Amino acid sequence: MKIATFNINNIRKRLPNLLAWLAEAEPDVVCLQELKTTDRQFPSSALEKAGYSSVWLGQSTWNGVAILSRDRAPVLVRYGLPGDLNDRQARYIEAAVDGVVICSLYAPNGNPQPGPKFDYKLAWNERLIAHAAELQATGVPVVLAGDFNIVPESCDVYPSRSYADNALVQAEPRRQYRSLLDAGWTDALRALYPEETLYTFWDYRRNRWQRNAGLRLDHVLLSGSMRERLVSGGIDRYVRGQDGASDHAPVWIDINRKKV
DNA sequence: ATGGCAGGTTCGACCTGA
Repeated sequence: MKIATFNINNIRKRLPNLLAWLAEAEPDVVCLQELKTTDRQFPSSALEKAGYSSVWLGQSTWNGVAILSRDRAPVLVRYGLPGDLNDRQARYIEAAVDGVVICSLYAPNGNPQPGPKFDYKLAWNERLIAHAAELQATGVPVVLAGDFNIVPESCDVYPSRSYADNALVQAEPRRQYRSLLDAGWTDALRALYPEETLYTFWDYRRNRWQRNAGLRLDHVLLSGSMRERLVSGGIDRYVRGQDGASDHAPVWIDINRKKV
């Protein structure tokens, strides 16, 4: 069962790129972020034609998350991250596919820091940590996938000082990410490639793709019962180099259908 | 220290993203 996450950065603008990658990569499940489209404008019929059923949570202009599933429809579990009824930003959706709970998340960027946006980032991450603990406690297999907007360690950003003041690399969000790992979640790509340089995002500006000046922001976390089912994984870097590409590349894992 | 790219909306000078 191949599960992928892809910050698409506007699904309508990049629909041809998305469809080409789906045809090439043939993932079974896809978590999408930054749809940047309203619910009404989500291209569900084009995705159906490509063989994927979807659940989505859209928002005008910003944010937006979705879960796609091939052959079988994803069963919606929840819209939105619990813990703040006043939070209207479309950053979280949860669905069940083939006995696995799939969470597609788009965590706040948090820039500039310090400031209200950084405060929102930290508060949102705390809600994620609390909800992840509840999911973990059920014992159900869970995959938390998406754009966490956190560079976990200094090896996950190209050598540079340009990001030193950036919200993505600050100690507090890094502690929050590490607390998820300490609570039993497995960073799938880092587990598969402990020593490799892994980037999933390259800014459009300053030739950062051409220079491979990247960051690792998109992560796939596995609950305890999923860890032993992990077979392989990777980053489809080539997608970032194509015409009209998102500034993120897809990240994917392959897991055994049944418990080993 | 700044701005660089890409796209959005308030249709054109702003904003966000990371």
